Parts: sequence; C-alpha cells; structure tokens
Amino acid sequence: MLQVSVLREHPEQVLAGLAKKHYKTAEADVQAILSLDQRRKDLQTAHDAAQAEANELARQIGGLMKAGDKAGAEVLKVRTAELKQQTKSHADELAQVEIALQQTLYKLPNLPHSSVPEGRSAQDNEVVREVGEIPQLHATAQPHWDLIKKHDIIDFELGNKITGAGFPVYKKQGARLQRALINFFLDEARAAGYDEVQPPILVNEASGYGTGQLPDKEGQMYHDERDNLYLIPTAEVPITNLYRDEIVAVDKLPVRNVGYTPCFRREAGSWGADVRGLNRLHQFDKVEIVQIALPEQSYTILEEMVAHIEGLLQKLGLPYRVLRLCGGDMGFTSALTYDLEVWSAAQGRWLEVSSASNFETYQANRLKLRYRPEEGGKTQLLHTLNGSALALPRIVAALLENNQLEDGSIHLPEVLHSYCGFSKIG
RNA sequence: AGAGAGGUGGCAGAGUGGUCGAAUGCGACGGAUUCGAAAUCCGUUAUACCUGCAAGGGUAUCGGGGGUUCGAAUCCCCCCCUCUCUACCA
Repeated sequence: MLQVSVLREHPEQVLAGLAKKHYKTAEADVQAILSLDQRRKDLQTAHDAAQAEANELARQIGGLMKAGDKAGAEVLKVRTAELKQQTKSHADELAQVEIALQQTLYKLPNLPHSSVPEGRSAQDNEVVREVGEIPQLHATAQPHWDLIKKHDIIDFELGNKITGAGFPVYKKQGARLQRALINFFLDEARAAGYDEVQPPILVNEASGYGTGQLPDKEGQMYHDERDNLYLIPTAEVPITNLYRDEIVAVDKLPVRNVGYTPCFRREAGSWGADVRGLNRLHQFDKVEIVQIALPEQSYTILEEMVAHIEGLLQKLGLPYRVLRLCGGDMGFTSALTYDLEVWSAAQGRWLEVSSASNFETYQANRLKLRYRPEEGGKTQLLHTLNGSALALPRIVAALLENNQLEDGSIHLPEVLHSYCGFSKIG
C-alpha cells in the first residue's frame, strides 16, 4: 500500500510510476485519495475537538456530583448530549471515509523502481545476463514428463486419484530427490547467513492483507472457510508477517530468514498446453529467502539475494538467465523484480524457477513494519524483500532433462550426491 | 470437545464506575557517585492520528468489536486467544 504522504508530495512521480505499470485510472484514484484524506483530517479535527469538550464536561459533572450539586450536573448534561450527537456523526462518517480511503489505496500497485524497463508483457522483460552452457541433447532425448514415467519417480495419476490434477505423488528416488534439494537449499541459505524458520502453512486473513495477497488475489489461494484460514501460496506470507506490527531495532537489521514450505496455488484459469508435467502445479515445494532491510540498503541486498540464487543454479550446473521484469509483467506489490529462469533442454524453453523482489515500503506500510532511525525520533517504514531459493518442480524438470544420457539414465550434479544418497537415476 | 480461570505498558504485576495512559517492581536509557565497575541515588522510558514553523496542545488505545453511562481498564453482549482439569490424540 502506498503512503498517502507520497501521493500528496510527489503526485507526478506517482502518476508516472502507475503509468509504467499500466494502471488505468491513476489520475482519478490519486485525486480521490487526496480528497478523502483531506476529509479524513477535517473530520478527525472536528471529532477531537468535540470529544475534548465532552471530556472536560464529564470531569466537571463528576465534580458537581461529588459536591452534591445534582441540578448543576443536569444543566451540563444537556450540552453533553449535543456533543454526543456530534461525535457520533463525525465518527460514523470518519469510519466510512477511512474505509473508502483504504479501498482506493489497496487498488494502487507499488511504484516501479527507476531501473524497471518499460513494457507490457513478458516479451519486454530485459535479459540482464545469461550464464552457463546450453546442453545439446541426443536425438532420443525426452521431456521430463516422459522421463518421470520411465523411471517411475513421480506419479501424476496417483495424485489425480487421491487429490486431483496438479498434486503429484513423488516416489522412490523422486521423493528422495525432493528431500535432498530442500536440504541443499536450506543449508546453502544458512551458510549465507539466513536464519531458518519453519512457519505454519495456513495463515489468517490479517497475514494475507499484510503481504498483499488480499484483497486482490483472493481467488488464487485455497481458503478454509470454516476457520477462515488460507493455505499459503508462498512462504513469503508467513515469514514476512512474522514481523507485522513490529518496530525492529536497527542493530537487528537486516533481518534474514529462510524457510522451506509447501506452496499452494489454485492457478484458476491458467492451464494450457505449456503447463505439462512439473511446469505448473497446485502444490509444490519451495525454499524462500526473506529480508527486512533499511531503505538505503535494500537494493544492494536485492543484488546479494540474486547472487545467492545464481550460486545455487551454478552449483546445480543449470544454465540460466536473469531477467529484469518490465512494468507490465511485474507483480502488483513489487518495485523491482528479477526472475531467474533455467533452460529446460528437452522442452527447449526457459522455465522460471525464482523471482526476487524488493517491495520497498509497500508491504511494510500494510504490515506496520518500522524502525526508528534515531533514538527518540519518529518511526519509519522498513523495506521488505524476498526471493525463491529455490522452487523445486522446474528445477527437477531441468535436472532430469538436461542430464539425461543416451541410455536413459540421469546423472545428478555432484553437490546433490551426498544429499540424495545416489548419484544417478535409472 | 466439555468445565473452570484469565488476557493491563519491554517483562512481572496492582487497579471493579470519575482527576487512570494507568501504582509498584524488574529491565533499558541518561546523569550523579567511582580510578573504573558493582551497589546506591536522581531522572527518562508505549503507539497512532489531528493541530502547530516550533515549543506545545488535543484525541484514541488496558486482547478485538459492539453496548450501558455525563463519564468505562472497571458493568453488559459477541468474538479471539492463553492457562488448568477432563476427554481425545501425534
């Protein structure tokens, strides 16, 4: 959520930023917010004045009652009744104005960083760098969904039976590979200075609002209506919300957390030809890194996070590229996002395996996540960042496809051997 | 899940209708004392909003929401959470 003060003080920058994100009704919404905010202030001032008078009268009435002057007290009560009417109507309108203000603010996406390229869709994303060699596969190479079947390591039909499409069952070496990757990713993050947390994978409504999944992405999360809890789409949600309503001591910054969780996404209406196999699932595993940082450090930290993720891909021997997302392709809450994609050799396409973003104060404003720049001074919003390090399914897809030999076996990268307890599949 | 008890400032804990944003203790911070430290003493120590150039002033917040009242931490209703016992379970 953007801060009203930013809209008021830098309206041109806000409008330019919203335009870059292809937000349609920017001008009208900014105007509406500013006038609602003015109305809010006026009402607050009037309300406070009436309340102050009422408080004073109540004190006087108390004194009169104590002195036994009942008649005198009754006289003052008349004015008090008037004030009560006033404060009530002020409070009612104030509540309405605040709701309208918040709803309009919720509609506005975050403003993009100046380095974000112009553009509408994925085609306009900027390729920052491409690392690693594209492997040349032999003539009989197969896509991962065939390899999976051949080695019987992931079973989609069984998942269909017990749950539904998009919920695969990992078996034998497939199950062990999952566990190995999770441990490898967690160990690497810990070595890089991240504190491991294991959060709940269901969150309440307030957490959904805190990181921006609610209200606008309601339909993307699985929702347990009975207890009003949401299955998390990413560990970003519970981990970032750990710090909701906190004023973090400066010497604790940056906060660095890593967590493994399953992730659940309804992916309503996003199924098509290119989502076969592991390319898109309703449930998948992911290790997520989250940082909470001082504003002046957050962009350096974002680069560090990307470097960490690249390190993982390099150790796995996967060719990848780093994209800087354009304004139109970026997430709603992000100011700058790098996507990392690995080359899936048999499919002959890039697969997104990580997304690392700086949200600046957008989430922090909703979360009320602050720090105090100077002793005794006013609190300021912190910056929040996160990145996948990494999401498993497409990594598995690329590992299988890129490392298949002519005899059909798959040789795993060296770093995974000890984690897996085997060095090849098949 | 059933019965009971309870949720107050960073923590502990008092406060059952008025001057209570809230005693006291601990912790933290500043100062005095000390060669330095401990101990001791003095002081400071919530958040948000409105108003003001500022100093300051005002309002709200005692788990959350609503109500009664001139006035609510205190009384009433609903919800959430915690603890104890019972039941159940991993």
